[in-house]
Amino acid sequence: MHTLSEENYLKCIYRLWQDRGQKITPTAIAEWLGNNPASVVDMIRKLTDKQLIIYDKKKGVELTPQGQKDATLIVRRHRLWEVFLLEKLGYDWDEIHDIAEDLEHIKDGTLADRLDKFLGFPEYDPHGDPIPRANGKMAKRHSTTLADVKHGTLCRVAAVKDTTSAFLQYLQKLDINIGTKIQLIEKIQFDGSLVISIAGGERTTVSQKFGENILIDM
Amino acid sequence: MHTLSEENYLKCIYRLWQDRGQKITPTAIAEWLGNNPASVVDMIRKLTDKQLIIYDKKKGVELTPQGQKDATLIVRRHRLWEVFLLEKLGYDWDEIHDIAEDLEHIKDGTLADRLDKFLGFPEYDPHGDPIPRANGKMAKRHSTTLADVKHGTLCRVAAVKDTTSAFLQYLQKLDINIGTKIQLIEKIQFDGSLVISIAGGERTTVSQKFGENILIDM
DNA sequence: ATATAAAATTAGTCAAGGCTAATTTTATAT
DNA sequence: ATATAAAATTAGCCTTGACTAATTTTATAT
Repeated sequence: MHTLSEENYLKCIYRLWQDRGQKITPTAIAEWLGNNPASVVDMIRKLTDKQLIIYDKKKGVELTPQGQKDATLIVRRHRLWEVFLLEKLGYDWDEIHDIAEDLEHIKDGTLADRLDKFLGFPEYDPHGDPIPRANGKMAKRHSTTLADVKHGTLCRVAAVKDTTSAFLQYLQKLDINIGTKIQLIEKIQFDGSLVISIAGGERTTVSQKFGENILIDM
Repeated sequence: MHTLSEENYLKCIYRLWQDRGQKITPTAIAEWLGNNPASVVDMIRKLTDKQLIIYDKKKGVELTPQGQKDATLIVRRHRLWEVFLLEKLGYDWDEIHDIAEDLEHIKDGTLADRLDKFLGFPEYDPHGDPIPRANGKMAKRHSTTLADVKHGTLCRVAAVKDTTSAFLQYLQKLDINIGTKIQLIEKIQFDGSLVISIAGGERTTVSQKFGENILIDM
């Protein structure tokens, strides 16, 4: 079994792998976790010894099959708890992440599966991220962002990339949720700002950064 | 905020205080937690510094008002999670304690209260222990055991003292749950064994130790 | 090709929270 | 009252997982 720290590193590596698909360096991990690179080097050694990752200076850090399996389970637990907190306990969108961050480390053989069943086997968490199934498989991740589509496109908010409460609260203020329809009216050449219409409403301008954090369906 | 270890010590001290009402010594704490007495002495210093306990060689360890408040909240969380695990996730009686042992340490300002509401404000946990209310008050604890009543008495199982799975599984086998009616037919002088009838059924003999761990109403 | 900057690594430190072994204090029994 | 046993305490050590500072390796730009 893994310690809390080991689990956090595993999850971090998993997320960097999913998000960027690029070479995962000690520095990238350190930045993501807010840790010192020296600490990361230590943990890389530890996770390598446990055969959860492989580290090659050229290729960066990669998860072994076991590492992937373990990381997936942590993500599964995290996302299931998020559903629980939102749907059953009535928390807001921006409050659930941090609590799930703790709950995801509760280890019990059948807990995730029971929770999954209790929640009705949800496919996506409240931020639109797919929940890994008990068998490790999971629905496709949305990859197109609002910043990627061309002007005129009408799309549906499928997920968000950023899960900080600053971002989520901004979304609340704009009245954007998973499922909200957004039409991209215009892209400003100068700085990539986006002029959009939310649920058929008035024009609003948002930043490029904002658009890059909204994942969509069409 | 308290560390995991500090919380476990607090809870332990609280339980010893409730259970025995006697002087709480470092040795007693060490035994309960399965730790070395030397470690206990260290933690007593730490909790004293945090003004959660007062330690006096004559009187033993006592909780300060703040210590009581904090310990009560941990117990509240533990018992609420036990209800959740049993009622919502379908765990068995003997499985919930260990998982709740981890869940109780999840700290979020409103989590316990939301869970409480979600569960319908239960008064007792699945082992019959009263759940501290949000205001710190709690229902009376049952104190009469099956070993205390005189022969012939018909009583109702209100709670159990021991929560080890060995004991709880034995109860399952005997088909005893909270609410089960038990009549004490006879007490054996020699060793305190009890001859009982469970839910009006056949006579069964149980040990004195067994009887001391069954708390009853009449 | 080499100077400079960035990244990675090593070495040594620290706090938390355990431990063992040794010692001191307190209780208990004769 | 004193010997013995039990309990409490101290001292010193260990592991985990962080840190800083110093060093080495790797990339990048001229």
